[in-house]
Amino acid sequence: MGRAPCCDKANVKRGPWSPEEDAALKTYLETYGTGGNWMALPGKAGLFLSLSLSLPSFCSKRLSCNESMSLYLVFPDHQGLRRCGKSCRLRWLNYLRPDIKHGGFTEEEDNIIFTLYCQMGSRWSVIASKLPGRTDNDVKNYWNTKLKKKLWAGNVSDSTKSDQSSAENPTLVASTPSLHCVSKAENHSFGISAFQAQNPADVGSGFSANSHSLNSDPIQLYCSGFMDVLEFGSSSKNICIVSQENSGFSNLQCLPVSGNDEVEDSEVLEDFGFGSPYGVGNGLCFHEKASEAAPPCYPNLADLTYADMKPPGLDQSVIDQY
DNA sequence: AAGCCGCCCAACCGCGCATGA
DNA sequence: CTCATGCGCGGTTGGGCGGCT
Repeated sequence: MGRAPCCDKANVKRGPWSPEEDAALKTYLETYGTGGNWMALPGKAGLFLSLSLSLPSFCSKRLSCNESMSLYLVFPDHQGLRRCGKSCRLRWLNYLRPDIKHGGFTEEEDNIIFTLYCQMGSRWSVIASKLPGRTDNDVKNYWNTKLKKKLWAGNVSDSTKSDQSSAENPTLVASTPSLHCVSKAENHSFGISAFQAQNPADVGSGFSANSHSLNSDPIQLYCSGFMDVLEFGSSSKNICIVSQENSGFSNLQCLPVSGNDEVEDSEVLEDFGFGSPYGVGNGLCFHEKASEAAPPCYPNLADLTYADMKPPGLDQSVIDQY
């Protein structure tokens, strides 16, 4: 059995807001605030604005959404906000608030969004809270329509190169055109960034997805690629290397190393886990600048260190940096 | 000029959590 | 403690608009 709807859909208006409705909502909210009860707001706002009723005791009364709507039955001439309280809240938060910025995301904002997405995934409200004037809806839409594509464009160009690498070393390379794991013995010259697991036990054992389940989302590939692909040995330190050849972030190396940092022959790391877009292993310590692994369209990531990147669980102090 | 197509974004939907009775 | 209700969030939808043929 599903949850009952918050209000009677038949009695509320839906769809785009008219300028009159916007004005009514804005005027009411700027005058009285929400009163801590969005559900009661439409009916109250309508009475205050259309009928010029202002009763202090009524103002503080909590009403359900349907009670709020029933005010329209009591006052049939009332032409105020015949809207669901939830809809009013959304309209105010996403559009009418005075401090809202619309459109025109800056590159700096791009970087912040990208970085925070890597840290915490689609926590749009948290990401938006770090971007003054931006709403979660704005950020979400921007990500889905522009930013993702922007990054994808940077990734695709390098895929053929990776394919070639795969062909050269079929036993060591996972079956993905854009990411692969190789042993250090390949001796490639990468512009690399590396991170180490301080304690392999901290990393957890949940990184077991299959290469055939690779997510085509370039962001997930990028963000989770150097986090989820590893299977850490029980005694060795491990390094994952993300290369940045030319325009892409296509090559990923994962190699466990011995305690004295001497590289050993590594096992093939072909168990790729891209289930989580933000599956940063707990306890990972990032040493290098994120920019070294970042797609070139995000040069300002240089300002953000891997040490800033935290797993879900969300250390608030990290989020607060932005 | 008209029709089609794809993109963008405002708005909706439903779920999980918090809170109060 | 339980239940009902509201809030907040993330995912999804669909209408409008601009570009292309």
